[in-house]
Amino acid sequence: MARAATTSDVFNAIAEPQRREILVLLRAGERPVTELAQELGMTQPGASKHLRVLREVGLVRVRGAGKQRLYGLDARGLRPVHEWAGGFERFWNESFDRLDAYVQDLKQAKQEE
Amino acid sequence: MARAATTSDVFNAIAEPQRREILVLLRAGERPVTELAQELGMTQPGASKHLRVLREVGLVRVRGAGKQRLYGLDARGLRPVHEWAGGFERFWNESFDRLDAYVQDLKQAKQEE
DNA sequence: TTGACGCATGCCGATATGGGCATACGATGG
DNA sequence: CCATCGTATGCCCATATCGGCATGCGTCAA
Repeated sequence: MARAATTSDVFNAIAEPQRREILVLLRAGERPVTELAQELGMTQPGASKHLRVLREVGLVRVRGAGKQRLYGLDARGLRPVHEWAGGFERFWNESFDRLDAYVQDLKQAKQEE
Repeated sequence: MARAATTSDVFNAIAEPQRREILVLLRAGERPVTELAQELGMTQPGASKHLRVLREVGLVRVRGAGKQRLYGLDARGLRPVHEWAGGFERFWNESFDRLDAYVQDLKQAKQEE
């Protein structure tokens, strides 16, 4: 078994830096493929492929506008991600009682790995 | 070029469902590898490998406790994820003026793809 | 109809992944 | 010093990824 299909999971979809960039760009409004490709310095087929993935996980929507296809953001799928990460908020705000112990331990003990 | 190395990026590290589960489990406190493996129904080597990845992106810390190695959460690395996703909050709360248009468009136009 | 434009796909190659298995490694106990 | 327990690693396989390139397909203009 190789890595899970990127196409079935939002977490996987946004694991790709370029796809994250696409999403960010789309916050400014819809755009045709070619424009996205240019702005991100990738080839048109490259952009199309990433957009396909984003489309399949529902983070992006397409709208045919004549010869063009305008891609637009649908960020709702990012909410679960935000919430999941948020579930750890108290752990990074905490004084890290135990964590501090780890750190000290690591410092005085011989380096881990 | 294949997919970016999972080991260099938190987004990639948490793209794996099992790794996400490990993080969640660790919220309850430190645990030795074997215990994690059991609780998640995976083999010990499997757990070790996932923990390695999590360690390399700094989401987890190890502490040698005698014969055992206790893994503990260090959620600080999840903050960027939370913030990144949060950057889209207004888009999923918004009434989606333009998005609504897309949706209607999609419905009446022949199915996309 | 034909051509041009915009985009999606197919195919190939190099690479990295995750899982299974066996085994090497480090620390503890006798 | 040796056996044992708890883990980490190495190796192999099947698979999926991303990128590049060429090409197919749909829409619009002449």
